Order: sequence, then C-alpha cells, then structure tokens
Amino acid sequence: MDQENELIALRRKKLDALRAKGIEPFGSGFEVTGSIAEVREKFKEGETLRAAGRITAHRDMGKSHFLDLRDATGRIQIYIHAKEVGPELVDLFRLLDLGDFIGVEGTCFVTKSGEPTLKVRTFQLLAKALRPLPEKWHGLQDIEARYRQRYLDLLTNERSRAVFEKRISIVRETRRFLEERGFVEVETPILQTIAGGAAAEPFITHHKALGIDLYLRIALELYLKRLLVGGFTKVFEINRNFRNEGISRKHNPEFTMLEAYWAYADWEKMANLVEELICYLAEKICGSLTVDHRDSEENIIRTINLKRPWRRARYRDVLREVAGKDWFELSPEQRRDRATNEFKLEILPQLADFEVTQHVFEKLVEEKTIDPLFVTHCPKELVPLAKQNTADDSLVDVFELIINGTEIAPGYSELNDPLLQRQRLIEQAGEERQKIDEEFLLALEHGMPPAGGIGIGMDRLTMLLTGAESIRDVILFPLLRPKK
RNA sequence: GGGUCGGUAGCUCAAUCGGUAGAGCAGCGCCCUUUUAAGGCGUUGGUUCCGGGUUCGAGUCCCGGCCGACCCA
Repeated sequence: MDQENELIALRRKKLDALRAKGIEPFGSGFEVTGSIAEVREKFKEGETLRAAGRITAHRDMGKSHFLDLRDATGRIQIYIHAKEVGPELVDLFRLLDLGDFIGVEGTCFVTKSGEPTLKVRTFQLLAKALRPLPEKWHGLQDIEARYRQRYLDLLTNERSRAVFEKRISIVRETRRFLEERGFVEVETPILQTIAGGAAAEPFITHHKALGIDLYLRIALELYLKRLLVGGFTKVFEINRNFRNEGISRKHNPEFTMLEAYWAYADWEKMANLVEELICYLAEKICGSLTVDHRDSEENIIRTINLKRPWRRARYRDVLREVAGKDWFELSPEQRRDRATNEFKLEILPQLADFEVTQHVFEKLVEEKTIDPLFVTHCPKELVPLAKQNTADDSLVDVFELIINGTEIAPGYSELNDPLLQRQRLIEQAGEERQKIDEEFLLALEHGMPPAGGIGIGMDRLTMLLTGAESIRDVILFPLLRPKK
C-alpha cells in the first residue's frame, strides 16, 4: 500500500532473521502469572513470575539491558544480562523492537533505585510489530490520526484510555442499576420497515431476498412500547441508533441510546429514576457528585454540581425568566422581533411561532444551563408521543433534562390512547402518510398500560461524566470521511 | 452547505521578510554491569497533503482540490 520506509524495511529484515533462526515471530499462547498489574501485586524478591506485553522502552547499558513491558493494566521493568542468559538469547534480544509483544519468565528483584524488576530467564516473541509506535513522551497528538487509528491513541494516551474505561463502566453500571430495579433488557429490531419514534432522517438499506428497502432505526421507542402491550412492565434497551444527519461535536451518525419504559409510572417517577441513575453513575465513575471538566493542561474549566434535589421548572416559567415576564402575552410578531433584535438570534422566516419560542429556549436556557434542570410541562407541538396534561391540553406531561448546556434525557408520561396517538402521528407526518407505523397503532389498540418512559443518549452522558468536549472522544471509532 | 484555522521525517514540533528544509524522540553504529523521558559520541531518514500559478527562487504568496478541527446553518 504505502511506500515502505526504512524503519519498516529494517523491522522486516529482523523478522526474516528471526525466522532464519527458527523462531516464529508470531507466537501462539503464552502462560502468564497474570496481567502486569497482577504480576506487580504478586511480586516478591526471588520468586519466578511470567508476564506478557509490549516492549515500550529499551535502555541499553552495554552488557545489560532494561526494558519496559506494558499491557493495559500497567508496566513492569525487565532486565536482561549476557552473563545470566547466555549470548544466544542476547543475540535474539537484538532482533526485538519497541512495540513487539513478548512473554518473559523471570526472577523478581529490586534495583538500586527501588524499581521492581524481572530478571529474564527465558523469553518468547509473541508478535513482531512491523511499524514503529508513536513516540513515548508526547503520544499520538494528531487529532485525525487518533480517530482513524484509535488503537494508537489508546496505546499512547493515558487520558483517552481512561475515558473509554469510564464509558464501559457507565454502560455496565447503567445496566446494573436498571436490573436491580426490576427492569429487563431486551433487543428489538435495528432493521425496520418504517423508522419511527423520532423525527430524524434514517439510513436506508436493502434486503435482497425480500426485495424491500429497510431503514436503520432512529429510536427504540415503538418496539419497546409493543412490549408493554405484550405484558412486560419494566423494559429497557441500550444499543445503537442511526440518524442520517450532520456530524458535529454533539452528533455522530450512529450513537448509543438507552430507553426504558415502566408500566403504571409517569413522567415524575421517571424524572426521579433519571436523577437517581445519574447520581449513582457519578458516584461510581467519578467518585463524587461534583464533576470537574478539565482542559488538556488539567485546569478545571467547569464544575457541574449534581447534588440532589435537581431543579424542576415549567417550560413557560424558565422562558419568562430569560425572555421577559410578558413573553407569552406578546403577539407572534412581537416575539419574533424581540428574539431577533433584543436577543440577537437568527430567526428564519419559515419558523412557526412555537419554534421561535423553542429557539429562544435552546439558546437562552439550554445552552446556558450547567447544573441539572428538569424542564417540565412542554408544549405538545414539541413532543408528539407524550400524554397531554389533564389541566391544560396544550401541554404534555414530559420533562427535558438539561445538564452542561446539553439535552441529556427526555422523559414522558407515554401516550396510550390509540386514537389520539393516530391523530398526532398524522399531524407529525404531514404529507408523508407512509411514515405512520400502522403496526404500532394496531398494538396500541389492543391496550397499552399507562407508562413512564425515558431516553438517555449514552454518548452525551459519557461526555458529561468524563468532561469530553466532543462526542468523537467518547466513541471508539467515530465516522470520518475516508481518506483519498 | 458557509466561515475561520490547520496538514513539514515513523512520532512530537521548528523554519524570520520568499533565499541551502532543521531539532528532540524513535532508528542505525560505537562506549558504558542497576538504568528508568538513562547518558556520551557519531549517523541515516523529506512527494513540506495533492494539482496548478506567480517568481531568478515557494514549506512560505495566489487559485483549485483532498482530509481534519472549531464556529455557524
């Protein structure tokens, strides 16, 4: 593929030299005492231990050599000396490079400077690296390369590895939290004949045998609700959704969503559940309910206070706080005027009146809210799948949880009136009637218990808890345009 | 889609006003029997993202393209 430079050529020569000596440079298994962290724990002077990992440093002292052996759990120094292992083994050692995987058996000893070290008795080459790894001190800095070759990023940037370890914990602990409360995890179709449950552009694909186009799901909702009809009372799913839309700091075309539905609960119960979940995660993952976000120099750039109770406020009330007490008494033209001239927002002429208000909400409330805020009693136009408020049917019984300037989780009292649901879906679909999921409506007509539902974008939740500034920093392999 | 910024050795980065493309790490050679960002001496390595243009001369200026980051839509 790419032209071979001399570093690679040299490593290939070493590979050939190893083969000529009868050594297979890509070994199979190697019995280890444990991970390198475990080896360090079991370390006792005089003991013989076995460890495997990559060579990440080589300090050549002439007759003796010190190397660092590293795996995901840590680093241990190994020592080799001609007198101890004989000249043949030392010759083999000369054919090793930084980045190679080796397994060693050695005796524990502590150096003058107090470093626990394995004195090599035998070693085995497990895999030769034909390309050099990024430099040890700065790691891989090139942002694009860190996304395209994430393995190098993980290998050389401690902070990146830590973010992904936290992400793994967040997903695991979310499952544990929900399971402890009696929720069961289910799997529903990713390939769907109608991509419903949200207003978003789907990816389209094709099934050959059936001869039909299919969509990748944009939400989990409509299938999880079918399960409520089917008798499940507490269900959730954590898995990938796909939206065929722009890519930004907060958007990747595929992202991981949690949705949970709880029969006989309502939006307020769901708000409590989310509050408990996120506090549980913060304590597990960050060890605290105050989460610091830091820049690359480790300076704190913001602190998010997750201590309960979280503020709850009505949509109209938070708007009045930022847009003026009289906001809802103004005419649509006056609102438009104030948004444009006073708040300096760009209001496109085709926006409906409620969208003007929503735009003000996004810019003046959402983007400026750092500590958790539940916005409740939203206008129904914004949320077609939620139950209407009994006291005011222009509102729906939902919350929108905002933390760190970002929408983290919506929660609803789910609409279970099939006739009203049909009407809402028709209004939402407009001309595109074929987008209405009749199979879902059919299910609702058989009776769905009242239920509370939530959705949490796990990527954004991870950003919140790790301080990542871009969604690409919490997705192992974010989508990038292919090179060339 | 628009704007701004960026792409130089395997990696991290320099390069003044347009005037011989450099350093550190890695590599290679030599020295050193407990070093740890080991050290010392020497040394190899370049399609400066790609393609045009201006110029005696372009990493640098201009135009187009590719990829990325940030902001906006």
